[in-house]
Amino acid sequence: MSSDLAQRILGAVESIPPGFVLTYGDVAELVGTRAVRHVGRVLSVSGGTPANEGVAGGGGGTVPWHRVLRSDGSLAEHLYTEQRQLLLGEGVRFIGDKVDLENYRWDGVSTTTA
DNA sequence: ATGTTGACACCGG
DNA sequence: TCCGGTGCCAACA
Repeated sequence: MSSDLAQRILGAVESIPPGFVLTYGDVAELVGTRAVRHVGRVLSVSGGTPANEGVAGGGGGTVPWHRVLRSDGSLAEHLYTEQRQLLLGEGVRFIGDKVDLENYRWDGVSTTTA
């Protein structure tokens, strides 16, 4: 594999239950790295390219990168519109131009939809 | 091995 | 409060 880091990041993102979101910093910490920058880099390759077959641990299906946002709750410029629609579909409420991290920030343990 | 880049985070003015 | 610069870590050429 290219790097276990990328695999772990994808796995962590995939572990995010629907209706919840995580910040790049949180994902980085979950995987055990401080390369918060690398998180977005991995997602760009796995989510921005359809060539993620067999990369996202499987199986499955495409990494829910739309559940990953910045510490501010805001999203990237290119994804702002995209993520907003996807998150809204998951039931996540938006506060203006940001996500309500206070209520949708995944704990990283409560896999059971609250 | 070195330099540059990157879907970020944090601190200072 | 808003804007800017700096720092961290990993991957790529």
